[in-house]
Amino acid sequence: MNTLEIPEPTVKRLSSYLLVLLQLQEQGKRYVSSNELADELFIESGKVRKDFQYARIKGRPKRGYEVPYLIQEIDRILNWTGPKPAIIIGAGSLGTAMLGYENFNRYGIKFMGAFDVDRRRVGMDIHGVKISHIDDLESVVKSKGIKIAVMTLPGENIQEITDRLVKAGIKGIWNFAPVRLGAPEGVAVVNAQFSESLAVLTQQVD
Amino acid sequence: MNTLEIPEPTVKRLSSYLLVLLQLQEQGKRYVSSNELADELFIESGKVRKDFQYARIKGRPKRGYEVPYLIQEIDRILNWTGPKPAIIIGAGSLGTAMLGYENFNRYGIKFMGAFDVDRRRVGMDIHGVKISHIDDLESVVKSKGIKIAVMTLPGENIQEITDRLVKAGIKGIWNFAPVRLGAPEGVAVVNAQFSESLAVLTQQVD
DNA sequence: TAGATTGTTAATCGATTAACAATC
DNA sequence: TAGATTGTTAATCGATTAACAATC
Repeated sequence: MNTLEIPEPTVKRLSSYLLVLLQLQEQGKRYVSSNELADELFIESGKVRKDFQYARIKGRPKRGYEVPYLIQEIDRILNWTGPKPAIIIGAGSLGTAMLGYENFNRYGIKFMGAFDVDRRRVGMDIHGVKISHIDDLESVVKSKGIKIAVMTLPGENIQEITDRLVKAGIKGIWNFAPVRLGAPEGVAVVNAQFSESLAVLTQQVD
Repeated sequence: MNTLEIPEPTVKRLSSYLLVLLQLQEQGKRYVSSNELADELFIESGKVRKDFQYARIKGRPKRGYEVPYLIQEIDRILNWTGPKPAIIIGAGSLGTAMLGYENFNRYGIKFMGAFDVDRRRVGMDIHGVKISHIDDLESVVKSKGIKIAVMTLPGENIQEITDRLVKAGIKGIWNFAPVRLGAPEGVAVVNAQFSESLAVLTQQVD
């Protein structure tokens, strides 16, 4: 019971608790109960306590959980203590939107570079980030020690680019391209296809 | 065993199979085996067959599954047979990116309207969709019989707008705002916070 | 036929839920 | 103390996996 192995659904909920906690902190709230958190997320309080058990987060009977401590622990578990440098591959409309999405700084990443195959976009500055050509990928990743890449290309060559990223030292890939990616052991891939998420919705409507 | 109840992970994978199948169809492939599909998605072939069992999709021993039939069945299950009218709430950078994301037509929805709180955006035309003020939400939803809404507002008032959407007749909400939403029985909500997805990645890196 | 592939059953695994003992 | 809330154990549920029988 030393290797902290947190279930994926729990990891996702931890991030959701954090968003609520940041609001509570602004309101100056010191303690929060599992019941209050549960209500915000439309889940049961037992699930909150179970999640905190997995995360080894402790509360106090009758008082609840201390807000600043909770925030600190969740940040630590998610590696959100300070934004880590990241790059984005594909500076189309989605990539552009992501470069302008300020919340990412709070979610542990900060874009230090963006790449595109289209030479017309190269040299442009989007929200303070310079667009480079995809050929310069390796040099930037290596020189800046970047570990996280976000894929916002429409498709095509995705697996080839992934292989290059991995070779250059990338350890985590967040993939929005409409193709599921694979990567070798030791490299984390989170596939975030809009199609999957939308399928769950449309399947239930009508 | 009449009420087709398909597990959510299976629904998500069905959409991923479809993306692969559309490519195979372009290549003129007639049949595909569970093994071939599994390899594309980095999963096991047994899982593919189990998914097809849930979906009541039939194949032929030794031949595999017929590609056009598979596409047709998955489209039917996901309600992707023809694009359904949808609206988008929040015409910021993410909303704009989504309005320009052409794949959605293939994923069962088509944006017929967009709304924003910022009056400076009202009247603008983004990728052929006119931006209306959020106050006109009800009239558009009701007059066009729209059932699906996508939330791309940065936060604030989200739950209030949700209640209005539901009252106006919306049956499915795809929520990108950094707040989990709840809705009454009969209204589907799919929460798609970037924070949750990203948390799974960053937790594993470093 | 032999062999490849589907289809299905049963075993396993892991997350959720229920219930209540422990604590302040 | 009484009562509220945490913390934990055990039961349940549901998805995945393994294995193999059925089929062409």
